[in-house]
Amino acid sequence: MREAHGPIRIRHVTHRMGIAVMLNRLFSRRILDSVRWVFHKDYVISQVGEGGHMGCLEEKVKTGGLVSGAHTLLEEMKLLKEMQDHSGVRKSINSELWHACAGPLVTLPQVGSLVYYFPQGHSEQVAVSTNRMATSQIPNYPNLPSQLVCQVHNVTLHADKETDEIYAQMSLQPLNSEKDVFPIPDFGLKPSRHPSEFFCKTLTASDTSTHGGFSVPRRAAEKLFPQLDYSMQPPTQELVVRDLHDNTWTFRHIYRGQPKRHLLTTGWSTFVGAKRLRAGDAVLFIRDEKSQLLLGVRRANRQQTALPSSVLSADSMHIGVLAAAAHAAANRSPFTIFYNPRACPSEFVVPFAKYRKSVYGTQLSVGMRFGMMFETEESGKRRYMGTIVGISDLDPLRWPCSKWRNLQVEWDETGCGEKQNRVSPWEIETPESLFIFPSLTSSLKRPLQSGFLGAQTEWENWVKRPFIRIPENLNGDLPYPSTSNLWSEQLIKMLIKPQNVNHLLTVSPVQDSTR
Amino acid sequence: MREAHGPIRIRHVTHRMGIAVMLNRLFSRRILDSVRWVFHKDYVISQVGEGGHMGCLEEKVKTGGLVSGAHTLLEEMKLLKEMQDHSGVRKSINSELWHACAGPLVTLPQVGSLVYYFPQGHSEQVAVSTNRMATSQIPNYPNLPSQLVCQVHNVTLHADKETDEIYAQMSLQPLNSEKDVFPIPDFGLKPSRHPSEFFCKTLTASDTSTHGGFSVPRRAAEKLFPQLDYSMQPPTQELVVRDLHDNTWTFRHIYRGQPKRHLLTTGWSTFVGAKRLRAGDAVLFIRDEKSQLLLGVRRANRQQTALPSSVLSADSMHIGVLAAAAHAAANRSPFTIFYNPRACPSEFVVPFAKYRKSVYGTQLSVGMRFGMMFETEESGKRRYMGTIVGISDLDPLRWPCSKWRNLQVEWDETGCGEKQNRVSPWEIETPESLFIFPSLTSSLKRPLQSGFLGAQTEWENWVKRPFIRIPENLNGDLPYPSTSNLWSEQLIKMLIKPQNVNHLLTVSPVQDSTR
DNA sequence: GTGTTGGCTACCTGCCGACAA
DNA sequence: TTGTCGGCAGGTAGCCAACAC
Repeated sequence: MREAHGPIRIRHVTHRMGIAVMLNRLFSRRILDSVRWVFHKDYVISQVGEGGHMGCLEEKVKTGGLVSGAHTLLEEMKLLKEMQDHSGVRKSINSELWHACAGPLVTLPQVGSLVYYFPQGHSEQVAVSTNRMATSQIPNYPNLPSQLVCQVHNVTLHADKETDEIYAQMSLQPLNSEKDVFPIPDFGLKPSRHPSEFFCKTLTASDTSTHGGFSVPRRAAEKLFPQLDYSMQPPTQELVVRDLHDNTWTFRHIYRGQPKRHLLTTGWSTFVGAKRLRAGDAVLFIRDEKSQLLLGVRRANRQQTALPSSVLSADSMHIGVLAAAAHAAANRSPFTIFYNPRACPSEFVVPFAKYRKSVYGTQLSVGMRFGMMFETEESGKRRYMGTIVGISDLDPLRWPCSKWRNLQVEWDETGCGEKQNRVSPWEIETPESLFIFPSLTSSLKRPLQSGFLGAQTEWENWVKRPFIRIPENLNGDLPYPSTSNLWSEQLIKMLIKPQNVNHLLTVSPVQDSTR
Repeated sequence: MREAHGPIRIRHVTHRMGIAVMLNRLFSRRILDSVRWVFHKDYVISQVGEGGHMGCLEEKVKTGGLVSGAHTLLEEMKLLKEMQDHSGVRKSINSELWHACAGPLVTLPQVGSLVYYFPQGHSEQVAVSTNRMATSQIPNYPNLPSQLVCQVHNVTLHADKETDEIYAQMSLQPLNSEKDVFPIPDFGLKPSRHPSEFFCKTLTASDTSTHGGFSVPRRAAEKLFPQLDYSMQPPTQELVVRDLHDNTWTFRHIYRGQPKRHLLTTGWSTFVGAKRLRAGDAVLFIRDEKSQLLLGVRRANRQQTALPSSVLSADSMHIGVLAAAAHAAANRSPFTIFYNPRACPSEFVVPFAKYRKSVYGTQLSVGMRFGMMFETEESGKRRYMGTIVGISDLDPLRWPCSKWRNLQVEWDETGCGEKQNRVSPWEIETPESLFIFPSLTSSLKRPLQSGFLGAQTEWENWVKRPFIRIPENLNGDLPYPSTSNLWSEQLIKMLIKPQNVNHLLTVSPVQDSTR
């Protein structure tokens, strides 16, 4: 694996392959030793024909070349990023709009931060998308652990051109020890932020029929749309709105009828037709920092019938996911994944601190009460309560001792049949976690600027912090009214069964048993 | 790998997983020794919940169980097939319609026959579909040869629900030697047959506009549609036609205008809208054995812009393809692939005899003239002529000594810029192959009924056959007029450059150097 | 023989307030 | 506050033959 050290000169890079290849080499070799790799600056971007020259770069890298102009790795990476941006292949998607579509519970990891990656969860996403579970045709990867500590090298936001379905692409770099952590500059991707100026409406039959327009909820119109000139008869304006792909849509916004109401008329049906919206689908509007209106689409679950790709069999997809991770883990080279928040049953890239806290910071046991957040109909959050009824491996043969969905649970409310009866430790809130780590979400949003060591210190601070804080503002960013005002005493009462109070009070600083 | 032998009792099989799992186990273990596996007949089909019991079958198989009722493997496989058919998950697609959509040059291998599988070609299909070549992030699979002899275990025809794009799913079983060949009963899938009652028309602007209907070419209407009652004023009838998904469409067929012509009016625009057809796309009609009308769609190339899947990164897809094949090859277990004839640059599952003949039966050299079939605009065949200008590895690093596209060629006609400048030996016709193997297509259609040994014998017969036949009827099944009447002398003159005549006449029986 | 166009309905799209939940 | 409906224009879908090429 180790190759001759020395400066590298890269001349021929395909426009498309270039960045991935170079990053790949950068990271896979950087880790092995701390040599500073030097690249030649004046990349020659050229398109090679026919795919027949796949080995060229490889060859050049192996043979090495001259150096003129020394740059640090960081500078080189910035250059690469510029290449990427100027290539114009894809415009970046508005982050707030993406998050609005993703829903209030979805946060993406920061570039440079550490995460746990769960192949099992990734495989589940494939299973949902292809409608086929992993079968026994899929080989075991004995060297692939059930979780992989990775550093996040890249996160890009995407939306399907056809359906507007949102997803994220991430490049993950498996790590073996803290020495592997590399300070990655923030290339400008902002932390996950959920927009505050936001509304979401599930479309009615009238909204989607050809008979009329769109009935705008009064609050939404008053909060988001530019103020109408009510001296007009009737008050009217033209709204120009952009979607995820930066297409513009113009709607006539009018305030009329008896009683008066806000409507979108001209232009609306074109939009509905183009996006193929049906009653039950939802549209959402947000206002960005420049006060421009953006809109997104969330399709009803029924439409996510997950057309099986005609490209790859479901088996090959499962294998692809596992083999890619296994190869990356063995070589400590980065690999690329897609994360589909709305299709995926639960996130399989978990922030480092969130995982550690849940696994080492809490004593979970059968009978314990917990709470867990779910998204409501209209894109709000709601907490459901339940009890842990078992702790066991989800798949003891393939993934023994995995924490992935190792908690069997029962929900308090009936009619939670559609909810998972297995959850992962980091998904739930327990009395302990609430006391010790009052404000999980806001902590996690802080970027891990100084890398692994910093994180470790921070983590230990949290764990060993001797005092107990009462949680505040766990409602998150959404301005929506929710049940979260019953936080503090009332919630904690719900969480604590009498027999557990004792246990709660005797909670002791937890030892980190991994090292 | 080897596990305890003995009868197996299977009780819990998910409706979906069951067949794949069982076939997997059947084949992966059958090869290792010739024990006859016995299954219990009264399968209990039950749906397991949540995917949490993936290991159940595995466990049961390992521990073994009681036996009541002994069946041969063949009988069990028939039973499995019945289960599959009665499951009603998907109706089988009409084979002739599928082949009509696939085009005249596409043939699928017979179930039970032997083929060469080329991972390189499969990877190319992925590259085309995802618009991304394989990058260096993709590991090498040193144990995966560039071609794999496989037995075909299953072939099913499919069509994308959204686009009607056709593709085939095949299950391939890698073989090590002829002893591995297993007589597989023909479960009723007919050999590839291209329909004779067929027409195909590229849609004009008028055909797809909202202004009118569809103008039916006279010959097509007279050959395919039920005869009109020309005593009516005007002659009219209602056509009921089925598409690939077995949806029915009704069109009003009328013969009117001045001059008189055949038109489809009422119902046509609904069809165009539903399939989202545009000028340049093609529709095709066939009449099946019951004289029922069927219709299919072929989209213009421009529309095959291959939307990148939001499920899996292109890298993971490439890895998935290679890892699946590598794993199957190592374990001699079956694996599943999708073959997209119209997206794919060339077929990567090549009939055994076709490959052997081209590689061992012909002396290819630089400067040699050859012919190669291409599909014409209107779904006919046409031969293009060219010259071999080089023989070299397409990808010497990853796939050294592969025959895949190892011929560099130049085409006689200018304006063949879009044609590949590399082809594989089995794709071309050379003077030798024409003399020795006059009627390639019809030979290949004969199923390899007696397996490997039979094939081998047949193959040797062909190779050693001492006489020369003049090729006849290479036009194929299509009733279309084509250039193929210039077969025999004229073609052979085209193929032979003067300096090659000598070579041609001295062609000697070729030794099979592989064993 | 067939692609496009102008002419001519008939229907459907889409804006409006009424009405009711 | 907002979902659906009847009423009513006006635009377009869609059938026809005329007219190229």
